Amino acid sequence: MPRVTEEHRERRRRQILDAARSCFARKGFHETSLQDIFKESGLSAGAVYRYFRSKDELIGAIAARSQPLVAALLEEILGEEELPPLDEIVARFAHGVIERMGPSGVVRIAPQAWALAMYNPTIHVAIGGLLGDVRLWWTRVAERLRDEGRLPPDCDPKAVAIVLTSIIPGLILQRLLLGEDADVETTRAGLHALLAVDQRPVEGSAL
Amino acid sequence: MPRVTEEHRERRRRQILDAARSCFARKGFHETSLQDIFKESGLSAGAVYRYFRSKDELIGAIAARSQPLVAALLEEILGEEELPPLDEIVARFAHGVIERMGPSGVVRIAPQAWALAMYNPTIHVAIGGLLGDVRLWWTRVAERLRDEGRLPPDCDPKAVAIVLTSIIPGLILQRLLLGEDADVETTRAGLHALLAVDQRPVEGSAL
Amino acid sequence: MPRVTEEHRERRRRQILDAARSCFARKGFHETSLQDIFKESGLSAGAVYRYFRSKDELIGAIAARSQPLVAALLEEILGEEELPPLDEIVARFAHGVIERMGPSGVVRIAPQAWALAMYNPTIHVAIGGLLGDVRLWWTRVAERLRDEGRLPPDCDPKAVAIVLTSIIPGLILQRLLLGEDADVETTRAGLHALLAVDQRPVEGSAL
Amino acid sequence: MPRVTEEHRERRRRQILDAARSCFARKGFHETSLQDIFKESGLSAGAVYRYFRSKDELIGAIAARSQPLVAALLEEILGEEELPPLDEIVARFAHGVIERMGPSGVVRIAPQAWALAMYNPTIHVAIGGLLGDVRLWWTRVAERLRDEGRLPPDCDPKAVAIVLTSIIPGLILQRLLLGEDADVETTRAGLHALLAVDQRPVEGSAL
DNA sequence: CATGAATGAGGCTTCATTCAT
DNA sequence: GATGAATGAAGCCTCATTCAT
Repeated sequence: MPRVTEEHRERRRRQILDAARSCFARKGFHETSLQDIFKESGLSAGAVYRYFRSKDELIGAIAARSQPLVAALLEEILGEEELPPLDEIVARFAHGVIERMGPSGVVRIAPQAWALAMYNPTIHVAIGGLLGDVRLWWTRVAERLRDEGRLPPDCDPKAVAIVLTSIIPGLILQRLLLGEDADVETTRAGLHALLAVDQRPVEGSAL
Repeated sequence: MPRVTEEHRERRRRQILDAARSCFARKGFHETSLQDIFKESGLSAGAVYRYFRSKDELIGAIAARSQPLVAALLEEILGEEELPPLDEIVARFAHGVIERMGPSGVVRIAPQAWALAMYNPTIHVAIGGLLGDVRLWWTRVAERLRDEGRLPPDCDPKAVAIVLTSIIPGLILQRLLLGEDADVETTRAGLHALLAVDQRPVEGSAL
Repeated sequence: MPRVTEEHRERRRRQILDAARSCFARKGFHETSLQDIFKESGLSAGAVYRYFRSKDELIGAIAARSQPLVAALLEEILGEEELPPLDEIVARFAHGVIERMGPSGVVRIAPQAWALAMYNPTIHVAIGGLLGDVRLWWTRVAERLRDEGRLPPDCDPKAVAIVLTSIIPGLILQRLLLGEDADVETTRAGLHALLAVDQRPVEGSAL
Repeated sequence: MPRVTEEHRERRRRQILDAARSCFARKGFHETSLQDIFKESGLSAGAVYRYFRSKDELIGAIAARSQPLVAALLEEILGEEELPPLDEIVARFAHGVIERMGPSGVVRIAPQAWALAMYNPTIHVAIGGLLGDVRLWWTRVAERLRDEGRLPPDCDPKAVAIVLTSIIPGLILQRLLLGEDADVETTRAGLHALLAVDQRPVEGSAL
């Protein structure tokens, strides 16, 4: 009985989270009422409240759910012995996010979560953690690149990571607001061109 | 009287918009009630409604306001004859956004606006336009870089622009969610290191 | 100067009342805001308030305005020596109300006023007075008809008046809700047929 | 459970409608706030909104409710084989409306509904339908009277119906605005006197 | 476990009215 | 006399949440 119950509970949780994610992707957090989620999930208010104590907790659970997905993705990308070229790494990451996580609506939810994270501690922890993990991962990548001599030996891996971490959110934003011109291949090509840039010496920054 | 009145109206508009921006930066769009804005602006409901017909219109006006600011910034950056190095351009842009627009709270509002733009047509136009302008500007920059031989002659300027356009939003996000480690100088340094990356040939992408 | 001023005041009053009547006929009392009337009249809030101390007073003034119109109409109808046939009297009354007062929108305002009269003392006085006058007039008509032998000598003129008083409001209602089938000629014909009705003796009412 | 629930829902609907009708009769549609209805019904805002989606819908439901009542009344009046005298028919109708429907407040609501019907499509349909039904019924009555030789063979039943349809609304109005002098018996007497009127020939209408 | 009716605080907005200019 | 910006109470309605069944 405990096993059955536990399975049942888990199935219910998923059922609710899927419904919520779908609503959130379609209408946004704030325009989605719990009534919408009740309807979408086919469950009653009481049932949903048995599994999640508030709307915030529901949002938090959805936000939290992408952490393992992203973690798995990151691990997978670096699974190989040798580090692929940087544009390839970014492309794989983008591909994972857009092609694999995208269809479930997570990508559409991302900007909602970023916005909410600024004022909601729970979401802040979830999203900040996710972004922090990604940046840490890029820092490790930068270190390896530096150690392999593919980045200047005196470079700051964290600084490099900050730039690289920017790309995926920026790409998501462009896809959602400007359309799907901003795709994985284009990003790779753009990055590839950039990495070959002729960095001419400058004698003094204007800043 | 007409002139005075017009000035007065304009002052009121600003007064309301400043109050709203301040509230939105502090609490976010959705947690800010109109009552908050009435209080912050020192005006009554009716007075605010004389200038803006709804909360949405107020948000839209604030979103629309950053377009000229950003346009001016972009124009200013490229004022000089010769194109500065790319990391310098990015740094100037980031500096303008963070140091000049930041204090008024616009930067904190940005993610709210990105999120809202996905479901609110008016905001979509405003924010999409802004982001589109920026990308177009980067496209022009990329063309010049290519023409000056600082990017590969066969590169796609738009692809480059997509990557470069990503950086500022990604940076904003990191600042807001992970803290001010992600600053202008670090970004410049990271980008500088990247642009010198040793792009080793790869015999086949995994994608 | 006093003369000029008085004329001016009177012109303003009319200007406001006409605008108000027009709005009320178009949208109803409650859906018409004072702002609507300011716009329609081309005057400012302050100007209107100089002439009428409240929306209610404005409505009251409009209601009061029809009293002399109706009084004149009634007097005119009975101007002749001999009383016309009853269906003719009703037809003239209906004609006066619908054709002469109708175009200004008064007829469309009537049901609004009836409704308001039930809860607003000022309007109650105005509309009740009007309806009472009409009924009193019909009572006089019934008395004359009885005295001329065209109604049974033992009939109650007031009872007759109550029935006759009903016809015009009922006609207005039908015109407004069911359309203009209910016109003056049809009413006259219907009444004419009824007045010739074969009143067969009944031995006991079911009431 | 289903049966119980359905009954429960129906009871709630009635509870709300009764409360609303009572408020509306007391204060009129516009002076009655939803808060008044919540208080009168003993329910909360949310509860009322579960059953009626807006104040308009509530008003519409009340308006719609009188249609079957009136229909039943009309059917009942003509239940017998032979047509009673016309004044008797009118008296029965008036009696039904005033004595049976009156106490619930419907009669006091009628003028409100007439006024609203002019600008509110839903109410227009409800009230227009009601009035149209009544007029149609009177048309049938007039046809029978004509066929029985109690109205001129060449008369227009619809014209007769228009006059007869006027009486009840006109009576309601007089009761509400001038007091209860205008009662069923007086109306019957007045009509009785009228139907015996000496319709003297006229050589030309003044219209 | 599940249901769904009920709660009620609080949000956005309107509009009659006032008053400094 | 006239203007029209400003006021602020009050209205309608939504929705996260609770709880009796």
